[in-house]
Amino acid sequence: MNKKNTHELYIDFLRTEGMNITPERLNILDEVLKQKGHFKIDDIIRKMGRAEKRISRATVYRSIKTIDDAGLIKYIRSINDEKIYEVVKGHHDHMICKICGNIIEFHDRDLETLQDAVCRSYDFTPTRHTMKIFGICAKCKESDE
Amino acid sequence: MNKKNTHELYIDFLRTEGMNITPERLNILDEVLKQKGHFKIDDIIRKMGRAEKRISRATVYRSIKTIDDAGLIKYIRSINDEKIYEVVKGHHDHMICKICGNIIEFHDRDLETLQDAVCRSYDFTPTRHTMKIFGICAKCKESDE
DNA sequence: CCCTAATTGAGATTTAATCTCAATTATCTA
DNA sequence: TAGATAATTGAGATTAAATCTCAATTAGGG
Repeated sequence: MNKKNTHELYIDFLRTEGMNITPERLNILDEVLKQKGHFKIDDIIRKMGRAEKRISRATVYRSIKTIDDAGLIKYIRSINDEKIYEVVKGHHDHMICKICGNIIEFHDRDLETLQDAVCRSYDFTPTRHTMKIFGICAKCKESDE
Repeated sequence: MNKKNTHELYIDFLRTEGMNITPERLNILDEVLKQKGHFKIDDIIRKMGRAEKRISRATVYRSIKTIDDAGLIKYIRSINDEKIYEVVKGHHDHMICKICGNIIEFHDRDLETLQDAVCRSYDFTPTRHTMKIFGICAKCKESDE
């Protein structure tokens, strides 16, 4: 299963960076990987605060940062000062409905290819990107009249 | 000149929303429009705090929000909890160098066309979008060896 | 098993952003 | 144009996410 693999990636990252492998870090990663879709750091803080061996807020923030640095999660956007993250699975972009707030994930290979071409024309070497299209989703559009 | 027009857009927006036209709002808009490129709210707060008729922090935040709602500026990203905005002129996207932090503005018509097509396939009506490509710029790449 | 450096927890601190509310001001109406 | 009324402002208090502090604990190398 995918979790095993992500675990190893994380442990490799920690080793490479000369950081220790601690139960706190691994437990926080486990909790993060349990999140379906988008999550807030506070979700994790509350869960870890209740766990058998409770983990402090500061440690959660610190670990989330290393998980982010390792490229295993990514920041999506803030909704009134609450940062929304998601577990990185396959790469995809977002359409965000400004009426219902729903987030539609999509991926289009042609778009990616074209982006790379544009980057080349600027002599810019891309490593990752985010694209957010704001608008009105099909559901909200039909319930509008 | 463009400023006149933006002024009118803003005043129309305020009227439409049933808000009053106040000297504070107009002065803050003027200051915002003076910003070349990207700016932080704190830049505006400091300027207005020193102006002849000083304007409070709360009012700056409140006005910036209306200017944003009017679509005259847009939020780019946060750099350690400082939100970066920019005056909306022509639409463009960003390449952000993760070494020097430099932001390259670009625009590609084919990319926009393709985005619209993807939206249609999801029955999503786009109103605006942001695209940020992270990577390494030409300058940093050459000074890397 | 010991040593040293890294990490953790708990609470204090920081700071952008928001809120409160009395005083002021813009806009509408007659 | 004055007077009524609702919106707005200023100053400082408040909120809350994120970071920091530092003594106590723990991981990892030898």
